[in-house]
Amino acid sequence: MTEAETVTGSKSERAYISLKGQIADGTYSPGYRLVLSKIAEDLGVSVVPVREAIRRLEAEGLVSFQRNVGATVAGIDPTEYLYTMQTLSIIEGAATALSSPLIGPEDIIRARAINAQMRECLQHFDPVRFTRLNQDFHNVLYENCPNPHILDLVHRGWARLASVRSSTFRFVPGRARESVEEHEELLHLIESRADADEVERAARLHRSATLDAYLAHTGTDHS
Amino acid sequence: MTEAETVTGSKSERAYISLKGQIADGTYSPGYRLVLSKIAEDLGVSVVPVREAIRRLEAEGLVSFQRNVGATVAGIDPTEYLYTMQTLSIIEGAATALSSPLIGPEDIIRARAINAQMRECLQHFDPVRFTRLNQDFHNVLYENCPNPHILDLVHRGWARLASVRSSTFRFVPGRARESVEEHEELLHLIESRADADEVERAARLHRSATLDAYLAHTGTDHS
DNA sequence: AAATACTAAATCGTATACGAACTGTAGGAG
DNA sequence: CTCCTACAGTTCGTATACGATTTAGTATTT
Repeated sequence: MTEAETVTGSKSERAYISLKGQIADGTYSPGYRLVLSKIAEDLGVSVVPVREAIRRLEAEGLVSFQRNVGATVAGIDPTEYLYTMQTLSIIEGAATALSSPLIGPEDIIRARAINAQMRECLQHFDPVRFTRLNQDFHNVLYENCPNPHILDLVHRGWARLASVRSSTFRFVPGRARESVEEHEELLHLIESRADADEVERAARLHRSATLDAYLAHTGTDHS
Repeated sequence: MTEAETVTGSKSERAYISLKGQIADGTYSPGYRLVLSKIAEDLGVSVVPVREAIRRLEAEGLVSFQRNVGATVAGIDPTEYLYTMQTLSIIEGAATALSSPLIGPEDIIRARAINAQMRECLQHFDPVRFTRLNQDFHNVLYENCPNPHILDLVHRGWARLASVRSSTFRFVPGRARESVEEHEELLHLIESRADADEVERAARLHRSATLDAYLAHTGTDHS
């Protein structure tokens, strides 16, 4: 140890974090063959910790694994994508509904500020920032969620989509405008202490509509 | 190799299955300290595959892990239990709703048969079989679920509760009777091709009511 | 030319060994 | 009596080595 690198966590932990990040940022895109020995070498560790990391990622659905063959970054075909988004809309709807009674005025203010920035992105046409802000907006609504499992499922769902988001998930201009309006409506509902069921329905529909718009835009057939 | 044991899967796979089973059937109850070397010896393998198995179980939330300390079967305190059941009611509601359009007459017949058996269990007071049948009943409703992620989440949720179910999850006599009636109502809804939202609401309420009854019965305060 | 059998390279799977970190206990100082 | 320190035992963490399996390429046969 030449330097006292205060790196927290074990090597398998770091391998896990690193791989997850590289999958998320597109370094390893879907279908990429994850060769244990190669990754181990890249990370400067041996293969055992890498195997563990991959097992965890497998359990999370981020990589698929085949005995004696190897691991590949889990691809997302259109059907997979549809199912994941559908699941996410359900989970996010629930997360928003559960959080809504706990959302305070200051949270609303933060959310409105984010939404305002999203409006600006529409004018300056900045899809990348728009997508980021959209994520932030919903995070504000979730962060008060009292049920940690729900929150965990939301994050896992997005982690699963992380790799595909950067490459194929583009916002649909027309839909983006609608989306911002729906955000306002959602905030109104929450502010007025609407029924949890109503909030849930609105939040879920908001996500579903985005998905539908995306599908229509890309021409995928949505049965 | 004295005998040609045609065991499918790798040793880590078997360790995973085995551990999961032993957690589910109560051999390892919550809080149990999972010592790698001991488990490895019990299973007749070395520690490396056991570590992998435990990593996977950790990612599924069945065991909790602490660096350089060890793994223990994830305990379920009342709060944890509440959150898990709440999550399950949401997921199961969605699963039922998504499946409902695809449930055919023969499925309905099977479900009715199971429900009839549940009625018998009420008369002969057989809580264990009742609980099993209840699971079967809902499985019939799910098995047509077109979204594999939702189905996966249902199974994971139950796996998480598996250990606690056998020891503390007892049916509440009064509630059990109600539950059977609600099953009939649920089948009616599905048969009459009710709106998916309506089915979802009914299925979710069914689960929530069971949880509430359980909480009231055990005296836990449910805010 | 197509199909099959064989060989070699690549890669995974796991046992073993050793080092690192944590835990609990015994002994001594205050 | 309490607190701190030293030490030993336990258990985890990972590197390495070697066997097992798959894959791909080549040669041979029909």
